[in-house]
Amino acid sequence: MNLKELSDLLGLSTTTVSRALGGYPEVGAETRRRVRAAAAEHGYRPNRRAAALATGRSMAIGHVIPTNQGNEMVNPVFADFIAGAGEVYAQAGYDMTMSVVSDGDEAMAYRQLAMDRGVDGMIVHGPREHDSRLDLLRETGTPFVVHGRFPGSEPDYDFVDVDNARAFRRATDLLLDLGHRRIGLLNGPVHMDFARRRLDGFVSAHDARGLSVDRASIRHSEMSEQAGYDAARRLLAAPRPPTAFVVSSLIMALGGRRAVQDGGLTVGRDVSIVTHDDMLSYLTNGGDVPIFTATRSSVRAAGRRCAEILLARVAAPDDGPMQEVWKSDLVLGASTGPAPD
Amino acid sequence: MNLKELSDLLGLSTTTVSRALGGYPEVGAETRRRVRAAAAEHGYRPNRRAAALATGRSMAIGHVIPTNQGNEMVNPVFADFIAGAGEVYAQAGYDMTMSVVSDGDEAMAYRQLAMDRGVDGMIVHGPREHDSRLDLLRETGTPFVVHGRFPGSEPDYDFVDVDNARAFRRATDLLLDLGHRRIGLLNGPVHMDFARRRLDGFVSAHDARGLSVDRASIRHSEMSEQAGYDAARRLLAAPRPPTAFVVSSLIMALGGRRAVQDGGLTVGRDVSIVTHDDMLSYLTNGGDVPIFTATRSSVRAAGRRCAEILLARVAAPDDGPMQEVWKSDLVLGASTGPAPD
DNA sequence: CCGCTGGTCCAAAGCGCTTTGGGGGCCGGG
DNA sequence: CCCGGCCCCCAAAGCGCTTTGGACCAGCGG
Repeated sequence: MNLKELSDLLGLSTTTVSRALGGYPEVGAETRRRVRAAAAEHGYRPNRRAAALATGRSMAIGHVIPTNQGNEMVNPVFADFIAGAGEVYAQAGYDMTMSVVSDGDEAMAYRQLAMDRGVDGMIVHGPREHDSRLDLLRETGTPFVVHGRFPGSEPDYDFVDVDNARAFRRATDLLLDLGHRRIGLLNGPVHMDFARRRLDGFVSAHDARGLSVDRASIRHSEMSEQAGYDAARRLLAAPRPPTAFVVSSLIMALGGRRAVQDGGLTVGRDVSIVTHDDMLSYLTNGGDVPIFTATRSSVRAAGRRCAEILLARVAAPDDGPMQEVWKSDLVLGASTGPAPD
Repeated sequence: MNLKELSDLLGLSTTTVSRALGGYPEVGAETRRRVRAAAAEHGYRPNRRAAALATGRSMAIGHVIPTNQGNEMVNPVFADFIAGAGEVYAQAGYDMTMSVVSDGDEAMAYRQLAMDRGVDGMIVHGPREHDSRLDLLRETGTPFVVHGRFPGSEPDYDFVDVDNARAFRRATDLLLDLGHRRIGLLNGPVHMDFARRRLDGFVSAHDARGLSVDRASIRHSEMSEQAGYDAARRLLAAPRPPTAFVVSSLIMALGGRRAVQDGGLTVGRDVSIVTHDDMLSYLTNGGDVPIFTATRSSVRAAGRRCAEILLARVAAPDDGPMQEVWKSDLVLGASTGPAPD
């Protein structure tokens, strides 16, 4: 059933039917009623592709996820993010178009989605150093919003980010207050912007107290359980092992905890752990009492907010930049305690 | 730059240019070369939406993910699955269109994607009891492939599934062989087809030895860490607690392990655990020696295969059903040992 | 020399929708 | 009585691409 058929059926022009359905004022009340009824009865729904072609708006938002054998982007965090964003899209009648590409083809994927596939906007995930995507997107003129921030100069684009530096500074401060002096940092890949900012926070907390940080106790890796385990394990094997860890994700922290336990030590007594917690739905940080002391910020909420901003941007391309930096909570859990003597 | 402009530039008709780019034989070699060169130079890429309208094929595959406050579908397993499927789509020039909807609107989302958004096919996730989606999709005539199987009669549709019953029967057999007689089952939601089959495998292993299973030791829940913890905790608090667990996902198993440890017990000695492992990229089951003894099957590979089958189905709608039941491996890890006396 | 067959290329007709630019009634004011 | 306005509605022109149905021009066999 298409517009033409429905119109013929009603003895009306396609113009009128289209307008009646679209809610335009140029159509009589009674006519509109009839049209709506007929559409419902015959299950008519306008063909989106055709509408997209006619209007130039495709009612879809693009996400591209790079993937490369155990890559850190196709990850639980990402899943929760798109769950949040997807809710907003669905409510606004938008689709979500995802392109999964291997790392090298990423730029091409952005170009393709923005150009030929005709999404109306894009979300940029995981900004990092030397990231060509910013220029790329500006070049194509596609509206976009960044989850996170590109490193470097003052951003003039839309973004939603967590105050990573502050979060990790506070986390580190807590451990320092508890008397810990050898603290390991289990961070994400160093080229990722968020990891860099967290590192800065970690370092600045030390600096503020005139303490030096041992570069060897800083590990950058993929944010998997195994990587967390390996990194923690290695640090714990050092002659003067850390008495505490600051960790970049709950999953890594699980690995860290496993390493601690494997060493016959107890988390929260022998070794303290503070982790960042993205509040993933299927991997919560315990029940009433959090397992881990954690800096906390919902990535799903971030997904929602990014989507909202993007849709607003699509509607008003020339408004000033919409930028949000979220403060994360620092919640106390069972994984931290005073430094052992 | 659109087709018309490019054609004018070349002094050719749009027909010829379109065909040259499409690789059709009706165009001279030299002309084709010129066209290709010009297209590359000016960065011309055909507008997908227009092409979709013209051909009737939209070059997109639909996935719908239901979501409902801490739902089990927007989960890490799902992330890995679409990573696998996405690779295949990308290579074949397909897009992935995702619709995130709250549980109630699921049927509508399928209908919409299949009808107006014009995807060429759909993947069905998480088949369950009383699932209306099968009829729905048949009704719309959209090609689809199921990840898993619908409960009930002999399937006549395309699907890729793991032999869940066999996997859990073997897992249970292993524990029984080790002398365990009180085994807890930490399973997914009971209405999910895979959970039902796993339960069957668990029970049949007991039946085959003339052992009865204590229904109280069977827990069905969401497959989160916390749910795993809670369920295991409760079972361990019973007067005659289980000496072993069969668990439906690695994430749940992590919760289970936490519960065991919280009880002052040691995994692999006091309490054995066998879990299903979906081989998620960021949550691997340890390094050389698996942490958990596990039934193992890559969900990412399943995603790839589902996508391949779906694309084949789209190309040949009338071929016989393509159905695969994968045998999962049973790998020995450090989480199992003989039953304590 | 002619009709035929291939090889190239083109004009034009869609695909299904939105939207511009009117076109008839009908009413009220001059 | 006439004309301008207002309401409703319609015809038709795209949106950018694919694809059908030729057209034109060799080249070739008869």
